[in-house]
Amino acid sequence: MSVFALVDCNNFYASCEKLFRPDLAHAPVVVLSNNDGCVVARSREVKALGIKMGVPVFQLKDEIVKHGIVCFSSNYALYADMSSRVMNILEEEAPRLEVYSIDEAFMDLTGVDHVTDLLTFGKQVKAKVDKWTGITVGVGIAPTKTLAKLANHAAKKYPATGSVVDLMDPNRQRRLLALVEVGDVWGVGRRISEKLRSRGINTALDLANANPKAIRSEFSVVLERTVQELNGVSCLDLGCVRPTKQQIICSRSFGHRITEKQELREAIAKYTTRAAEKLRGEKRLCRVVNVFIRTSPHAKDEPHYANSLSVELPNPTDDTRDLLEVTEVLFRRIWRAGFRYMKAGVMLADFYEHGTYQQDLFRADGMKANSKVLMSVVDQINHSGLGNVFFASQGVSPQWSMKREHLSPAYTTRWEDLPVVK
DNA sequence: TCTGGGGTCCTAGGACCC
DNA sequence: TCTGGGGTCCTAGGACCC
Repeated sequence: MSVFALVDCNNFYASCEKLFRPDLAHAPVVVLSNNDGCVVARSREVKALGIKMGVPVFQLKDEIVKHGIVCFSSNYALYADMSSRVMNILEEEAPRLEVYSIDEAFMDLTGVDHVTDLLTFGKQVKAKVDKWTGITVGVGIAPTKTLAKLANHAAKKYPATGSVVDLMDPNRQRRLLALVEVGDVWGVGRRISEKLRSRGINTALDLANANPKAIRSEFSVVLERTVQELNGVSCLDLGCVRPTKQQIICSRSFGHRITEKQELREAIAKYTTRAAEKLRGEKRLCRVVNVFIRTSPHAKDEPHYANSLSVELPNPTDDTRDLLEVTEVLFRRIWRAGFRYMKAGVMLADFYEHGTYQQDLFRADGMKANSKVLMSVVDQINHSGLGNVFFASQGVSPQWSMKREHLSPAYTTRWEDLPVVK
């Protein structure tokens, strides 16, 4: 029988910020989304205050003052670095690991129970991550990924578990399932849980007891798999090797509304450049390029406009210059004056490996001269931390860039920001 | 005034083919 | 009255995840 463990970092972003601010060890801390828009992470103290995930920060003004909540802008360089430290430890502990998101991973523990008791093993992993990184994790162990998620959920919810739950025993599984609302099951979102409830399926146990075939015809093959997994039948295997991306999206909401064509144009150029970097990081070429722009869907009293346009290139490319030419044309075609734009983005899709695509018959080789060399030099300089090389169309000091008023230092990734112990 | 960003998978339906 | 059958490919959109 397979054995999966789900290891998940507690309040990850908030915990990362606290690590370097011992003075805030017991303070309520939130981390905000881009543009300091809404709450994306909450420390234990903030959760206890009943503040919900995703709340716009302007609605919390009073509570921030009242409870002395400390706000941080998101510092992805810090979180990504801490994440890789945690994942490296987990990788040493298990033969196979799937890094599922920045703060959680599935481990394959099949066979481990011949050597150690699973609960003991889970506690060892937790202790090691805690000692080496200062990040606390919860561990859920079960015969399927969906049950491992649920075990992890229980590990967090019930302090008596010591944050590690072994859910291999079927009787224990049933007892827990009866206590969990159906909407808390992995793969059951708001829409589906509403529909399930209208059919009298309220708990995870109700869902586990449903007829899989009926679920498939009324809902989907995805939910049918969930039913199987809740019954201990593993349908979802570990995705150890990161699948190559199918698409790359770069989009941001702006620090303030944009009305000038030139400003929006610069933003598009900037996103194009970032998307092209990601594409080269994947070692892929892309053939389809899409640009979109939109006004705020929340604004009640002003005209709305949203549009997007795609194009298929004659030859796949990863050259920033090619992509900039294309997104510029697409942008000009969807731009309309007289709106207050909130967001824009660039999407790349239809990827190819180098040398495996059909060349356009009428353009012997679309490649620009020295493309490969120039792009790799640009990427190297920009990754070195020494400075930035960029394309003129991005503008020199953009007004539209993100609002990040509460950004913490790059403690772990920039020499000048290294914390000093006095 | 102020509401994130980046992904995946699946399905239905239309276009098109013989 | 009555208007084929079976397939492929593509796209848009819905639902989910963190």
